[in-house]
Amino acid sequence: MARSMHVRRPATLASLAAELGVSRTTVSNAYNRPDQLSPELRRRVLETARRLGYPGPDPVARSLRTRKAGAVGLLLTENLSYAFRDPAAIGFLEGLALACEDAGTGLLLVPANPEREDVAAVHRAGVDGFVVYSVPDDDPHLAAVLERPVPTVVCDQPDLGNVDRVGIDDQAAMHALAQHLISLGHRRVGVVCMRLARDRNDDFVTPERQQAAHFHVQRSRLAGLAQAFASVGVDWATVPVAERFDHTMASGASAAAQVLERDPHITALICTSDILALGAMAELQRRGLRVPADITVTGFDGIREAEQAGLTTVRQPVLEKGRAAGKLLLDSAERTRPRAVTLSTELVEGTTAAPPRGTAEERWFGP
Amino acid sequence: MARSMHVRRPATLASLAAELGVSRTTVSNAYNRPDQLSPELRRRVLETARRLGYPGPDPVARSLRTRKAGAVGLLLTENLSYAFRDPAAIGFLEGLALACEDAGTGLLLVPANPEREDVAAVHRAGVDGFVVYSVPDDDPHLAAVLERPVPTVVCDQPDLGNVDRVGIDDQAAMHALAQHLISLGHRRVGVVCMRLARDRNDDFVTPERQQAAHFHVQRSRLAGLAQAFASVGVDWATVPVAERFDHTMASGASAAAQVLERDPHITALICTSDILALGAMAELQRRGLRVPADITVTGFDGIREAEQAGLTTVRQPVLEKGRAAGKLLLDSAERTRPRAVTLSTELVEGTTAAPPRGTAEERWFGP
DNA sequence: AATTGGTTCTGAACCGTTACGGTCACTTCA
DNA sequence: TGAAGTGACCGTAACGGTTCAGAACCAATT
Repeated sequence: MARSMHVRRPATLASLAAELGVSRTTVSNAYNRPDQLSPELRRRVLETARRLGYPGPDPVARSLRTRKAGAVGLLLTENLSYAFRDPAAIGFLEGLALACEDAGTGLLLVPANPEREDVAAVHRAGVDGFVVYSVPDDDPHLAAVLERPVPTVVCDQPDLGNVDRVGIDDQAAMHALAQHLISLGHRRVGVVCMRLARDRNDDFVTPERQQAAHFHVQRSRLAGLAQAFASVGVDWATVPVAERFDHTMASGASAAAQVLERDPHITALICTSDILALGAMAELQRRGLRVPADITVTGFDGIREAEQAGLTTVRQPVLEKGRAAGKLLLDSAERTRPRAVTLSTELVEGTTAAPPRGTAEERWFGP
Repeated sequence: MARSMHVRRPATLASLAAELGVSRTTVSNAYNRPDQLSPELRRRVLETARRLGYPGPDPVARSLRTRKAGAVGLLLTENLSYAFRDPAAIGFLEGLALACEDAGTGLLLVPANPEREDVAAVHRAGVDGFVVYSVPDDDPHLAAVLERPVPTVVCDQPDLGNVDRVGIDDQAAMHALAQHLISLGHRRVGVVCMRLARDRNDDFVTPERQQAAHFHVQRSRLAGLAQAFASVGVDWATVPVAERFDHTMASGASAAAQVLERDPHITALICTSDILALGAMAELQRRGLRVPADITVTGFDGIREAEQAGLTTVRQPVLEKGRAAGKLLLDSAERTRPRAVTLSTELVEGTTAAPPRGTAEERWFGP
């Protein structure tokens, strides 16, 4: 009588079966294998479900039994919200989302606060696999992911041995950009780069720190630069390289200022991302320096904003990167691991790079 | 002996307990309640776990038992990937992500293909709650979400009765914008709006379709316009309103063209989103029309690109909207449901709205 | 009449964990 | 010396499903 007055525990598959006088199997089949029971009974099951307010099989219980979560996890270096501020990250996300929806899979953004070492979120994530996007190679979250017994694809990471990987050849791409500048005549340059490790160092970077950088992407790009310029006789140790923890235009601006203060005579400012480059350009403009007449500026990524600004940069297929990562993860079939996808990049000759002052005339009268 | 030669089923909490000769409870406590067992035993447990390759408690099993998934689901109208293309949606996502990371909660993007009526993804999502962002009020995915026995917050939706809600007063905001145009002297206007229902109708919209629109946001904005203009004697039924299914600049351009073809004498083109407005402006420019000298254009949302273009529009706090939705969902404590948050908007007087041709002179010599 | 095949439904095992309410040995205190 | 308290650990019962090997039944075939 009064039993339904109280909290009334939510209906379950079992209670539904009891109500109907059938087995749990049958109710389960009503939802998952309609061909396994008579249409008539199925109708009764569904109707009774509606009457009892049974919302259908519990997804978590189902996942436990089937060992499928129907979702992949995404681990980012940054705060979750950062991903929606960086155009390159957004592009990656779009590509990954594309792959996910193709497969009908959910995409779980795992809240991994880089400040705290709290790895619990990685442990709590009910997913069938992970995509790890550009985290430092000593990140505890990455370690936690690799301990999980699920397939993983890393993106913009060094070769981890037996993990699938997606990325570009950052070193070669940056080397090509450097060659371009070198052929324009630049020898005295400054560099602005993103964070190289988990600790904040908004300052110049020693060559040691460059080589020991925990962010594979940044390390490779700097290595590409160093190699190219060293090969034309530039002593890389004397090149000012300013690091910034936060990836913002403001960082690019302040880093540019710092580099110029150290060496006002550089003819080119090489930035390891477009965002930093755009910030640097703003600072240069503020100082009354014309780009590229007075100084050359380059970026990396090929985001839309850079294109609009005519930035000379390296375009990388961020969307394709996300999609490739998703596909790799979801095509888990007959995998000959580890697999690696290296996407190609393209040097974009914008309007922010030109021969250094004075060189133009030389070329006028050249051979 | 040879037992470990074979597939070796992955270690579980139980097998670990057996190996150690302790109860499962104790192993569980080693992970979840370190104070419940001696440090010495805990050390042994963890060490044995490492030795056996036990990755820690299975998240899905844990979720089943604790009735907590540690994630919230996000349901969007569009393909998942679309969310990363629309600046307003990105802002919303950023805000939502912010709220999630504050709470240490994951964010699951649910793949709800609007084309197909496949609601399975909603059923499969292991989440503690849902945020529903701007879907048509008759969307089966929305219905599926509401059937799930988890808290839900809808965003940019009509009042659903007993569901938490976040939004703005679209009608009032658009009414204010209309008043602004009216005060400038505009009486003959055209409208470009986003999709009004789940079916594609890239054409003009009848007043009936406007009123029956399934997208609350669009319906409200059109209602605000209709009300404002009707109050100054404009027969709304004669106003050309062009609808576009896809929310792109290209849509805005083609819709603008369609409206102008219908009535070349309109003095203002009102768009229900900035994206559409930017597309419309591109089309107007292509036709050699100057904005605002020859024609006034307005948008809605207040995205960054609109600001750069000097668009006259209504700015709404998209990030705050996302954050509010997340907070509402996650502060499930002592809730006096249903709760509703209505955020405020701001009329942005850009440089794309001016008095209609000829009116300027009148004002020069005005009273 | 026995065999075969097909459909419909069932029983029991299993997925891996945590919540709950203990037990038990060992202090501590009066 | 007995009562009460404390720390460490355990047993059982869920949590809500899916799955697989049959059972029961009936019609058709041999």
